[in-house]
Amino acid sequence: MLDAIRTAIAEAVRAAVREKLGAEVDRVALERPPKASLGDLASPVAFDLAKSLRKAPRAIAAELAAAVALPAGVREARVEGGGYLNFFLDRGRFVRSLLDDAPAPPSRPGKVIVEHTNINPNKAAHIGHLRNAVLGDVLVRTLRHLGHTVEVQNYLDDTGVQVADVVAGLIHLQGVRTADAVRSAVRDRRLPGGEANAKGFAYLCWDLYAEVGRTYAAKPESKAWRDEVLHAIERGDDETARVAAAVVEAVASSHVATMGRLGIAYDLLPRESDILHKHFWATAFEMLKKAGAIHQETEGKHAGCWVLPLSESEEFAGMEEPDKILVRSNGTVTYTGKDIAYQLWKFGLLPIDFDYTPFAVDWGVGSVPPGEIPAAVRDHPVWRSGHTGGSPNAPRFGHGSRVINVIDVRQSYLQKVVKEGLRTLGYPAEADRSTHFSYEIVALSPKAARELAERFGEEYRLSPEDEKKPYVEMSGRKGLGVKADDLVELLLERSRAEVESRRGQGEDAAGGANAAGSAAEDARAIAVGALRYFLLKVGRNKVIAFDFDEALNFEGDTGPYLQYSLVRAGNIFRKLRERGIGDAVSLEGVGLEAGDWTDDLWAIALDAASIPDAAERSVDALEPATLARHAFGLAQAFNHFYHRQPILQEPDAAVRNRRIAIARIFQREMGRLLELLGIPQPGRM
RNA sequence: GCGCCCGUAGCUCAGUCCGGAUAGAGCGUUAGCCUCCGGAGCUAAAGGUCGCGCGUUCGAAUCGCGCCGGGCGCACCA
Repeated sequence: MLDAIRTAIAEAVRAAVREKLGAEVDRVALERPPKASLGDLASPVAFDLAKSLRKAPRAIAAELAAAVALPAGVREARVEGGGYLNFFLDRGRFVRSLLDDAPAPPSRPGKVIVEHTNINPNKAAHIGHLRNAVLGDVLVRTLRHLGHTVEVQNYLDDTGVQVADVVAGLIHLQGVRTADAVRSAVRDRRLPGGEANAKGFAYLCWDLYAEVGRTYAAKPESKAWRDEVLHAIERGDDETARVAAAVVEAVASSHVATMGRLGIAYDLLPRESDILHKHFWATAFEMLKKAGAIHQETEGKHAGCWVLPLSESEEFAGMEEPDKILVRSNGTVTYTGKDIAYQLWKFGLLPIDFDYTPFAVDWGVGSVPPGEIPAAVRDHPVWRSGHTGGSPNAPRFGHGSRVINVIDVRQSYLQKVVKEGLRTLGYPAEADRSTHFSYEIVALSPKAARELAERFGEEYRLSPEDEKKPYVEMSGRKGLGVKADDLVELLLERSRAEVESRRGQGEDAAGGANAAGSAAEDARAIAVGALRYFLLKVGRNKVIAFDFDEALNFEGDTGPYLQYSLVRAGNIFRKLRERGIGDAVSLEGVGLEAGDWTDDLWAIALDAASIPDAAERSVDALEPATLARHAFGLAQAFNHFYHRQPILQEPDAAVRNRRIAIARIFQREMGRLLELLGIPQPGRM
């Protein structure tokens, strides 16, 4: 709608420039003027032409304003400022067309594979993992909204050192030596030697992992545990391997539940062990050798290694050591090698595939109450990879036409190597369609760490040198970080308290008997909304120095502010029905002249109409924050309108109906926007 | 050393891709607004060498070059 008008105006301006001035312009930029009184769309085209035509911008703009053929829906073209050519839309006509729901965008060919979350399955998730998952999830929602088919993968590194370390700790520090013993610990929420932790097994592992780190430092000989476990996992045939599998099963479930309570769902959990057992790497290795993409070094410090030369690539020019080792001199494959194989599989370039089995999520394994998982997530089937006996009913996974990997900025170099690996192998098109969605980390300010120590215990106390830094990285190894479920619970405490205090005072004031949803459900919606918006509102390249007060704030530029605006719109329609005025939207005979639509009303219509544009831009730039900011602006416009233009008290039916129309448009479009952001809508606030 | 990111109001950030109108929010501070769709809200005030310098341009927070400060990468770790 808005898009069509923009295109038409640009065309008209181009034509006017050609006919009236005999000049050509390649791109007609149309921006939003700073104030509504200056118009709806502004073109600075006269400035561009001023030099070549040797005329004042204002004079050029005046000529164009007189000459330009106004497209349908545009009321006027006028000169503003120092030479802007500004366009005023036909407000009545525009609003009327907005009331008709726009058709869903056509579905697009191909499949986008988005990989996100990817938490090592050896401990509870922290708030940095939350940023990854929320960014990935909004990208997925937006892509789907725009008509793309999307497959969400959450990769499980079940054979890495992190899992090995926790397994070593279970065996050597806790005496948990069998898979059955692991399952008992999962069920009892306690390890044999220790106290129970109501938050569950992943929380126990969080502490255990830190303890293993301390043990390695204190007793160097204990470091041999890791290699023993790694070898056992690799062979995959003894009890240690089964212990590891049981750990991964339980921790992965708790991660899915933690993300699930935030509305995040997955289609497939590919496991690194299956990449090994299914010989993905061996196959990719042969392909790389056959293509001459890699070679074995015979001398120098890399003697015996298979390396991927990258000195040819522009991206890596100037690097001291532009070769990447994929196979170590002892014959084992590096992480990068496995990642290249995985990436090849995602594009359907490997001649082999996983087996697939449904992943039975144990929703109650962690600290998430079952009722907190939204039905849409709980009902969403999750599959995992396997290497034997797959289900015949499994969907077709992989075979993506585009791949987006949501991974923090510290892995940029590795992601580049993977991409160049595809190119060198002879798949330049796939390399171009491999995208690293990079984002900055969530760190702890010294202040947040101090609060953490006060809230959760002295083991979070920073060292004196860390105290001096602007912020410190969270570290699973040190056990330093804010756990995701802990933060959600703090948010829930706050939102429950708010909801209760509000309901206590004036139960009938706004709620009414038919208000949808329970207080508990509303509190959950508010907590989730606050958390998601907190992680989404800043640009992805910005380090978030975590602050409890900020994260727990519900006022101002926050998720609850957005939710509140929508709840208010809902209240208006409910009251209209209650008072018998009716909430039907009708613009029959209400006056659609420009003057009838005040700037307050108009701002909402324009903002709502630009949501598709914001969605498109947020995907193109891989920047969900633009969508979040757009939502905030729209909510602000609505709250402004709400205070100045009452609906129920308005005696003039025509005026009232115009306001109702705007409120309806806001309700529908803001609802849609919050859906894209994954921010739930409370029934009442 | 090389590469990437960040630097805008006391604090946290938009705006930088694609140069344009008086650089905007939120928090905090100060002063107001509930007989009226619930104040998780609204109105207003104070608060800015857009890190610094040079350049390009009619015009620079935005583009280029050079600095300064901070963070992160550049493993036979993942």
